[in-house]
Amino acid sequence: MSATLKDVALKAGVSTSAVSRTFTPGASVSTKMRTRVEKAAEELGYQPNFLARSLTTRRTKLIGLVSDNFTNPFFLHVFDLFTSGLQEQGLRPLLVNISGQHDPVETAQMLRQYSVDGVIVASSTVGRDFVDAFQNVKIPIVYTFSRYYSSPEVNIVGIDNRAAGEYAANILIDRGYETIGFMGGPKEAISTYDRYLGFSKVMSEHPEIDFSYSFAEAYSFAAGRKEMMRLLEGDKAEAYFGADDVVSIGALSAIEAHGLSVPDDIGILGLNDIEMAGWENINLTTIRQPVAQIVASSIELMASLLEREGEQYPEARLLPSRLVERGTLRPPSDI
Amino acid sequence: MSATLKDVALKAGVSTSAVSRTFTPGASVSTKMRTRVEKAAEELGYQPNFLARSLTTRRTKLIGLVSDNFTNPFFLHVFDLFTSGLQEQGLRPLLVNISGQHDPVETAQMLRQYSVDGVIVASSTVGRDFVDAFQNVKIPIVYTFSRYYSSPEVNIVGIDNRAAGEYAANILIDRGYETIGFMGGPKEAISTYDRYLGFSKVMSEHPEIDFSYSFAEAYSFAAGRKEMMRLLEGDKAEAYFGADDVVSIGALSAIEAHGLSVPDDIGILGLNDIEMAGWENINLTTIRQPVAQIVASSIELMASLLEREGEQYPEARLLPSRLVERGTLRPPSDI
DNA sequence: ACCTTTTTTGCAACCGGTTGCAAAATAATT
DNA sequence: AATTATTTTGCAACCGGTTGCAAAAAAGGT
Repeated sequence: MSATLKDVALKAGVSTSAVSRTFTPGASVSTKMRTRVEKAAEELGYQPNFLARSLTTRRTKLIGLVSDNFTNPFFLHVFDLFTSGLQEQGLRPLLVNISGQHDPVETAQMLRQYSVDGVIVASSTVGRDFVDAFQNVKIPIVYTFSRYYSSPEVNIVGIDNRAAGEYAANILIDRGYETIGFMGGPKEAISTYDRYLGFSKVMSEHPEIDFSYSFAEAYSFAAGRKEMMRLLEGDKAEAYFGADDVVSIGALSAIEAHGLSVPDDIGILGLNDIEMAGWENINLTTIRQPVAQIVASSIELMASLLEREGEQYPEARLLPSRLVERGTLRPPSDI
Repeated sequence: MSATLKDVALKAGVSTSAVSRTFTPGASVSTKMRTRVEKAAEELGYQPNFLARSLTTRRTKLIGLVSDNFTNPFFLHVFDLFTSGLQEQGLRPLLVNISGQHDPVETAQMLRQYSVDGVIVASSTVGRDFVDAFQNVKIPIVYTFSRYYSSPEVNIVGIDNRAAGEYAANILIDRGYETIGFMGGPKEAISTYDRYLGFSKVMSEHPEIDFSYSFAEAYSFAAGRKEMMRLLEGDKAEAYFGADDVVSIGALSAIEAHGLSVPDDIGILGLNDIEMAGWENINLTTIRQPVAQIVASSIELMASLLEREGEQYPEARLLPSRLVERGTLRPPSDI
């Protein structure tokens, strides 16, 4: 097998501690010793074993990256940013897929068994039971792309979904739409729920507007399409807040299939601003989540948690979302 | 910190070996001992430390999952299947993102430092230098979604890209197209290159057909659109083999922007059959890669490599791809 | 009840490293 | 040159487990 500490020590004729110190940044070694050890290590192709080291240092640099969202292309981008960002910090993402039915407790135990230094949960739909299970094992956790308003004591990074819901509602009202619908993702999703909360609050302040709401079965194209198909059978609204881009794009397809045109016959407002929303054959007006910022901030927060050994109070970092004007909503009615 | 072997042994009043054995499947322990230990473990909330264990067993159950493709939604599906499939086998994917410029040697060393049991490379564009670097550290490797015809001694699972290129060419010829174009992904991509090889081979056997080819800059919507825009400025062909769905969908958008209709004015054939290809507003005729099979077979192959401790000769598992008829190609010309 | 065979258990060494502590070596001071 | 302060090094214990081996216990045979 590959060379170990002992092999190097033997070859260099020094103690194992010396070798260990050469590979430990900031340890006390003379330059003479260092070059000597390095030479032997070089010749043997020695690389310290990170996991053996972790036994004493109690740092594996492994970060559990757990998600249940492997269908929404938005999350591919999220994974891209997370993995490259973590790698830059010398951290290693252990990807955990909890879609399908997984036991929260088992997942938490698994992460403990692998001694991950921390856990980042990247999902807008992960259930409360997972939050609780993770809370029990004492590992630093950061939740992203989700938001419990009735928050347990956890770290959160993301947009303020409730505020985004309010923002969306005001946008549609400003455009002069008089019948407005909220078309959410799955009812169980926290993100959708919070967006609904904000949206309906504003609507309740505007009794003159005919407000309705419904939920797609999943954060997917097919579900969005299906739900919009259903809506178009009945009294359709003038505009819908799709609450997610993929769902909205599915809805657009349904509208097209009905021979209706956007934004003349019906307006659609998405949320996320995935790459596809900008494709010229889609051109979805949407509210952008600052994904890169959210991810960067999450990693930064995780790094500081690791530093301070969990001494820190949990915090919520909420970032602003903003409208990206494209072609699926009519312009603001000028007063 | 959390309970260790020793704590449990102490509490149960037995040796540490006994405790270790209760948690080692197939070890010799009496039922009396087992229940006694389990009770103590239960009370202390003990879970064996996987990494410490790996020190002696030489198995971490970590699998490096390395990819450089974080923009093509096709790969989100691939990651979904890989992560859940690996988890089912009790294996843990350490996700490594090598997009951006990463040093192959460093990446290989990193994987060795984390003592991964094996590496799965999921990418159609990963360079030969990575293949070589991984080859040097003695870790079982499986390459998926890629294919070197001038193959080094490595394990490969995927479709036969050259055969798929031939298949595509024959499909277009059967439809009676007389000017045909190959529009590949990036020139550097192995997959695109092999597809081109097969495609052009068939074309060279049909001198009556006006054959041309070009390459998009990346496996992305924007690149496909841009390339098709460029092609439409000149003497466009009657049909194109897009060599990737996302690229093809980009091309469709360019065609639409030019006011041309599909399949009447121009035919497009994709490859992959990503979910989006089936969306009713896209409806792309495409050649399907059997993704689920490829992933399952890769995992199975990896599992058997781990079993046999690398005694196995490298093998190539090539799976069949097949046409999915939709709306972007005209029907076969009946003779 | 006694001897033999089989199963269960504990001891102690080991996996590949790190680290507190004291001894040894080097540098600084007088 | 002798004394003191500082840096470097090795010893040995430890991180949390596993495992070969021999002793102890249990089971089987007569």
